[in-house]
Amino acid sequence: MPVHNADIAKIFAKVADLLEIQGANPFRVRAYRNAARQISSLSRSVRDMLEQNKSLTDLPGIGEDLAGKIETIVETGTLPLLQELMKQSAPELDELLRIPGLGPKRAQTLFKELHVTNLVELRGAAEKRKIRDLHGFGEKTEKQILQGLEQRTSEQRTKLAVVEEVAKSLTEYLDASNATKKIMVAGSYRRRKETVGDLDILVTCRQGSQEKVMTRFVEYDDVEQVVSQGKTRSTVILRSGLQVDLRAVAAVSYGAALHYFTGSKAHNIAVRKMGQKKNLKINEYGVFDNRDKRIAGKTEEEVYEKVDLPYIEPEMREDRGEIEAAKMGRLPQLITLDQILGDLHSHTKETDGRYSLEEMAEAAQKVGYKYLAVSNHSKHLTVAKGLDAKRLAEQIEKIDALNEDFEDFLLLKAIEVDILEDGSLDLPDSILKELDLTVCAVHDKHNLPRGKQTERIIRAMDNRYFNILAHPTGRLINERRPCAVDMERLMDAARERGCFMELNAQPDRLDLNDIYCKMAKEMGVKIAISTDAHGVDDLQDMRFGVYQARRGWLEAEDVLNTKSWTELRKLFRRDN
DNA sequence: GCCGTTTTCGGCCCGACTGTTTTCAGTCG
Repeated sequence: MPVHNADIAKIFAKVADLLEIQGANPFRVRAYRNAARQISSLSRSVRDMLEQNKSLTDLPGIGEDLAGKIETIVETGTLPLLQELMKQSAPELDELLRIPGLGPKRAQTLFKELHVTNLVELRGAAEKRKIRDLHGFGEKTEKQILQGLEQRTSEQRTKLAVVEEVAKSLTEYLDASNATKKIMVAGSYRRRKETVGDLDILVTCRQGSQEKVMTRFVEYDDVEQVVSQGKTRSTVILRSGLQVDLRAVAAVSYGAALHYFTGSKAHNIAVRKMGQKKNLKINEYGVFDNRDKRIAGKTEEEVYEKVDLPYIEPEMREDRGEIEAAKMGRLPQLITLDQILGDLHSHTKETDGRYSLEEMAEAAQKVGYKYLAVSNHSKHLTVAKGLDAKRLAEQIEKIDALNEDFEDFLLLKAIEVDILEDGSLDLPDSILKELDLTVCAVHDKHNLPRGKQTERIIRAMDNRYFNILAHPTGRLINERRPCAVDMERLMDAARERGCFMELNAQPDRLDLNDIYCKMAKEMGVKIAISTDAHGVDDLQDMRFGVYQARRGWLEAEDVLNTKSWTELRKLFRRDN
């Protein structure tokens, strides 16, 4: 069983939790946590790096010791230190930290005083009212723990598209009071992460109305529970279970606060450290010199300027090399929605779409596109009434006829063709060659072992009519895990053969993810950002794809559908 | 445990809110 970056990160994160509970040096704990984060956001596999004799200590936050531990994990799949820690305390003790209100200190107390070693025992202790008598605990804390245990089952991060609607209603509600001046949603929402843990809203208020805004906030219709309410910060939980934090700051601090609350935490720490070196203190109120005088804070640009950095787009603020890139003046010009010229994956009601060819074409023109690829399913996908060669030929004819009448717009003749288990495509070359492009997809046997799944797709790429690999991992966020595939091998194979990867923009998919997008860019594989629209409204999902692409550092030149059809056509021909 | 253009030792980001205290520890972001 090969060890992946995620496995290593998981082990380090657990080591950090258990060490922290045991009261270890907090900086040692931080080192493990840092390493876990670094490794999970790496766009290459550590295992491959070791195989190629690349030095792991070049990675930020990885020194001699951790590099050695990583090697151990890659070789044995486990880490003696973790086994030891699990023996010393309890294997599942770290679970306690997931309960709101419980941190390392209290977990330690619960373990020592009540011999609580997991969540089941925690519930038992709370129900028997044993916790309230512990030093530092009380009745309220005990109740909070029970509540936390209840909510735990439904704990999941919320998809960006869902949060977008919540954010819109809530900010409109706050805005309607006229007590606020600026309202901005910060946090991972602003960084456009595919899922959001909680919503961070930042406001500046009119003179003297700060408390009024806080009160209005906690009285919002959708609020189920008020977790805390203060003059500058309040936290509520909505009926959906989503937590929302509201922070109020003065206008002079707005930029600093926006930077601070947009995060990511790791990015902020990196920026603050740069400030420290210049004898500056950076917090949510501004940038302060050594006499504690505020020298910046109104805008984010000011904050960056004080540490000699250019403005860094929120989507990049993950401490994944953006600070280094900024220092060297090498920040990418991230792709924007208005650079998208068309959509390379869509369906009509001929298979499982909801609208006709004509309606989809009209909708695409309304968006301002120059082209729309109609890529209905192929016959193997019977549930979707997939096309056989004959029906596809008819669709081709119909598209040719429609194209006669368009001005400055084209329907592209395409197919979302199934990649069969043996790696062949679901339709014969004789019909595929009549198309402008193919979008090729795995729709069954998601559970093949990694090697076989990878081989299957690479074999499909060997077909000269293979253009774009649709939703490459097949994951559905919060619902279906990604297929086991060796993405680096797929990317290599794609580049060698002149194939491309899709970034499926459906908010449930966003497949490729941000890290794989960055990997594609680094490996020289171009990406199609496609909505996979099954209806006219779905064309609007393009923005989610662009967000994800920006998180993966993609620029216009990395993305197929920023190019004209004349350019694209050459890229899709693999004849020579 | 990591890191280094004042350091190979001695630093390591910072503030708000709650509940349990009796001046503050713990948690959270």
